[in-house]
Amino acid sequence: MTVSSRQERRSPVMADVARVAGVSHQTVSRVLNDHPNVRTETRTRVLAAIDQLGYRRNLVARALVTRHSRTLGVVSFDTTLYGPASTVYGIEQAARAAGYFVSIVSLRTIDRAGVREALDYLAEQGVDGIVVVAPQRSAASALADLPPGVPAVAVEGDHGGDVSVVSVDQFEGARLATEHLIGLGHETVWHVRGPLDWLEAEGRIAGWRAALNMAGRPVPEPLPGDWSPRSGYEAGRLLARIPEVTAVFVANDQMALGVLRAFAEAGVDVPGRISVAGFDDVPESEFFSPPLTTVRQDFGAVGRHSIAMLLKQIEEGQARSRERFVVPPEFKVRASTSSARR
Amino acid sequence: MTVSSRQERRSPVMADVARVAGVSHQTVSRVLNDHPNVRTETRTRVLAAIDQLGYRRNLVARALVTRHSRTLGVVSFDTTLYGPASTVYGIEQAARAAGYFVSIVSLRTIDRAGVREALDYLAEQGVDGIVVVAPQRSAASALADLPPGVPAVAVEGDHGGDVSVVSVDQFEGARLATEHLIGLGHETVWHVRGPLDWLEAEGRIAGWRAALNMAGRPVPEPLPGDWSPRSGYEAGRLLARIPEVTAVFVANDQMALGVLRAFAEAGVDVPGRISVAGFDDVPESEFFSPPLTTVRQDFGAVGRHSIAMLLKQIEEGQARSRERFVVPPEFKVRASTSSARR
DNA sequence: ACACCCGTTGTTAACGTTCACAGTCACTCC
DNA sequence: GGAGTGACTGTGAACGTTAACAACGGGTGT
Repeated sequence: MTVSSRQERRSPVMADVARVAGVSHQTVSRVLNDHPNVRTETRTRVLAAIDQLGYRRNLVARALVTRHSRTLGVVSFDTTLYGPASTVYGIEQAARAAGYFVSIVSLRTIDRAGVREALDYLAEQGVDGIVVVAPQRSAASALADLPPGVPAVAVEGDHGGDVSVVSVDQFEGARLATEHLIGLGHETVWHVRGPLDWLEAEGRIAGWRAALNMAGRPVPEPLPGDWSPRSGYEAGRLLARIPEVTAVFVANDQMALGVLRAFAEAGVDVPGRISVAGFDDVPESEFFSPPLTTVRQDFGAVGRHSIAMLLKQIEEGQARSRERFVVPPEFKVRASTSSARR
Repeated sequence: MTVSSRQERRSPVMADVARVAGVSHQTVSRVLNDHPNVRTETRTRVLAAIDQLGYRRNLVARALVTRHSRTLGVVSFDTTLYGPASTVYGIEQAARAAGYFVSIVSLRTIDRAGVREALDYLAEQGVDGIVVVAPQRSAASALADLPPGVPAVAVEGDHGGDVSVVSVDQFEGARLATEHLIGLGHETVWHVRGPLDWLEAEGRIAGWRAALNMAGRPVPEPLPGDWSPRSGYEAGRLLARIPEVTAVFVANDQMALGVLRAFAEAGVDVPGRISVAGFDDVPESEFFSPPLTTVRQDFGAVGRHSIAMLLKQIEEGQARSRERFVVPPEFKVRASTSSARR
């Protein structure tokens, strides 16, 4: 009895297919890669052998020789939030449509060391390109750590670095919401902002402020928030106590929900006494009480454009470009805003 | 002038490091893999060379020879929903903590062909294991397509197949919610269900029904829903018109929001006239109007346990196991439920 | 009839790492 | 003083694929 009884049957490789089909492994390779110059009869024979053996090509070996893994790396933060989750989803869909895998690293904190480690990780894995969903300002320095030579695109984070950026026009969205409220006759518009480290929060503040300035209205001090419904709730409790408040632009829908809750508890009628507008248009906001006027961000478009940009860099072989693509926001009027009382 | 002016400097490989450090490539490998038998002086020399050249190891080449990619595949559906997004996040965190990459495929539809393609995709890529987030019944047949020999774990989908499963106890959660409402003195509890194809929807229906039967209460016909706030809204409009309704258990928080909205519009007081309980405990539900009594699912735990199970399979070399792990739900009482009016 | 080209196929050499094995050297032990 | 031991290091051969080139044969143009 032979000692080497190999019950553990190794999965078939190209050479096995070649043997069965009576051709060389190179011909098998050609069939697999749709090479033009293969006789139809040969091709069918090879395909039959592949089917018979249950052969699956080994993309690792292929990546080693071609130096392309057909995998893209994505670095993101807290993919539980609606915005990042939707963005990553859009990225994954677009990447797969283009025949790429997506390797995801979700960071819970956003320190530079963490980002650096994630990027190293992806670089070692040999990704063909990297998308960094970098909404925070502190991610800017981290972008400097991007491995040189690897194509990269930043999403939602225009830190003026030397990478291409795709983002939704935060400024414009905030301006639209604020002008809408001013247009309804409100003397001024208060603001519950996002965390200051976030570029999106910053852009929304800027757009809100610009709209007020343009209309020559006083600019109240923004109330702090951290995107969470709770922080919105706390801001709402404060706002409910200020008699002259008639309109509030909240930096995202989750906080707007908290504001609405605080107003409901305080007996403040929305939009009767105070109008409220949000940002994001999460699927729920249409069913808030009252349904929320808000700014819609097309995350799918962001994902598609970032992948398109990245693939362009990859295919053209240029390591890094400095393009900008801004996705316009869409304004949705619902029942939470109305004319100022007179 | 030489024609081959190689301005495109190839990234350094082990042999380059070896040359600079004056050792063999194998010694470099040993340093990189923390092999014990390397002289400290040699080690520092190698590390210095690595640093000097900016060398990064090529995990693709390593995977080819070791036959381990240290990558896990995840197949999921609609990662925009809170549940799947949180589960995938939990999986990613746990995997990375264990030193594994995660390659994600998000399907938008759930047909067998799509799942099969995704699994093939991952198998070719050479993942060490696969997690399938398979909440729908139609995913059951797809699980049969799992490439043989590849360790796999199913999440949220106990279809009695031959794979291990990790899930939250849906039955128990629904039972808790229903019993809570019965305990408050409600004659019976109505139910807005999820889509019938989802095992979670099924489990929640079963738990709700069991609690009613146990208490000897009549079992009303469940109202249909598809997880969306809109479907909850429509169910809510119906329920508001039925006078004997005093308590509703809604299969998820998003639909519960729609129900609350419909009740608000119809002037139905919650919980004064009707008590409402949900399922999921999304971050927003604490700030609904009123704050929602609901069942919390620990998605992080689900992710951790699924990865732990998968890694056990991988390390023990057994291709497939048939374990079950059930994460207990947690019941959260808030303001949307109260005693029945008498 | 000859050179030439093109479609088709095979042969050999990478790609960059780890594994198996074989050395070398300094000690120790009897 | 010779064999044995253990720490350290080097050499060659994989892993499974694609790229580069060579070779073959039948047609075409002159």
